[in-house]
Amino acid sequence: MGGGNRFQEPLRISRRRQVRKEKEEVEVNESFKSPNLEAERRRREKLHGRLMALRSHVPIVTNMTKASIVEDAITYIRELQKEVVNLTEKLHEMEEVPLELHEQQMDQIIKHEHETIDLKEEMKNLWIEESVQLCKIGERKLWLKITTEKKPGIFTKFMEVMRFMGLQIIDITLTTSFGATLICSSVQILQGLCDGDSVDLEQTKEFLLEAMRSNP
Amino acid sequence: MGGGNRFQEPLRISRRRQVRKEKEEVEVNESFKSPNLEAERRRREKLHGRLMALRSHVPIVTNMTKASIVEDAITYIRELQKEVVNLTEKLHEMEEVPLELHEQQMDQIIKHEHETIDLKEEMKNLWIEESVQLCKIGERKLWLKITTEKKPGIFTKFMEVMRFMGLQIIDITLTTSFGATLICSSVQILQGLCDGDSVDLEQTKEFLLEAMRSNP
DNA sequence: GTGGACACGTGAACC
DNA sequence: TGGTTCACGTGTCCA
Repeated sequence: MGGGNRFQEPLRISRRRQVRKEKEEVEVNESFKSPNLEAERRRREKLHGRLMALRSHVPIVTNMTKASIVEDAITYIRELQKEVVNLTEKLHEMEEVPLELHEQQMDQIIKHEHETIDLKEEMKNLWIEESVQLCKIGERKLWLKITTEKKPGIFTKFMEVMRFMGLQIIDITLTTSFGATLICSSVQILQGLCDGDSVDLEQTKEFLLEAMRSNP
Repeated sequence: MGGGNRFQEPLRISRRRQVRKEKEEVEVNESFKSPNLEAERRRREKLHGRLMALRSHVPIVTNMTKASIVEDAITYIRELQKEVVNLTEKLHEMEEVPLELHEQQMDQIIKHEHETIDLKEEMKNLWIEESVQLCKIGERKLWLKITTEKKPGIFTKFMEVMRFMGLQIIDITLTTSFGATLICSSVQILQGLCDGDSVDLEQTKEFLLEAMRSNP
């Protein structure tokens, strides 16, 4: 009993399968059958099937052994988990950090901060308050942001002020939405506006505020 | 023989483990030992360990059965694969599709296309050719894009043309890089520029081209 | 011929 | 209690 195929002649079916057979002989020889013989057989086949299915889901399989299949599955799961974590991090960085990153970069770049900026805090009442913010982001470079009411000709007025102050636009973004206007821009200082102190920045800010407030 | 522990007295160690033991008795009784008995035992323990390790890597385990462990691992792997695909798609959408998406949206929005736009093809010589493109994206709305040499005052000139043509800026983006300037903007038609035909669009385009080409 | 891997049938433990 | 799962020792294949 036990020990599987002790009473069968050596038969070699292709690639070692179904070593069973001659069950009747065994029964005849010993006239004994375990009650859970078939159930056990089903159980084995089930586990075998599951293992094959697992193998089919793992891209790289070093060995066909059962242990190897499970091992490779483990390493594959760990790789997948790592990848998911990496991708999630990347996605989070891309979709929510722009503002924070901007802040951080700004914090590193800005040498003389003209006005404290908290973009996150400010987002709450971004479209409500009329404001002009200037930051010196280089020897002869400024970054500015303006939020104001949406009025026709307000952008032209902005350009006039820029021209008058001798500020050349490096890049600019203007967005109008819900009756409000947002302008972000980096500008190059063409003529001696910045002579070391920040008084001229204050002046520029006042000019811009005045221009934004005045009706066309 | 075979069939495992046929000759041991029933012993119940906690939670079904180490049913073995009394090996010496077996040896004495039968005076026979399979040469690969211990090796087989190690193999079993190894597989068992791997399965436990696999189980520890799968968050939800419905059953402690071997088959269940493998099954849950399979479903978990499929979930992870799905998640990786989803995240990768999302990431790709975010980081490279903006242009394509823009194109698609434009294709849907644009009713009368004034000039064929192939942003991808154009990216190759984006900063080389001087060009003005206009698209009618609404009853009284235009979308325009200008690439030109970087010259001081060119943006002011652009604004002058906009004002002259009676076009109000809805949103605008200006970028200067490597001696070139890119302007993208949506504008609202204030006065009767567009009277049904697109001749006035052509005229606007010519105005803009002329303004971009002329030296300040 | 040696060791690794497998399927087998079985007794026992757990529900 | 049956039904199910498990570990066991063995025979056999294959590298």
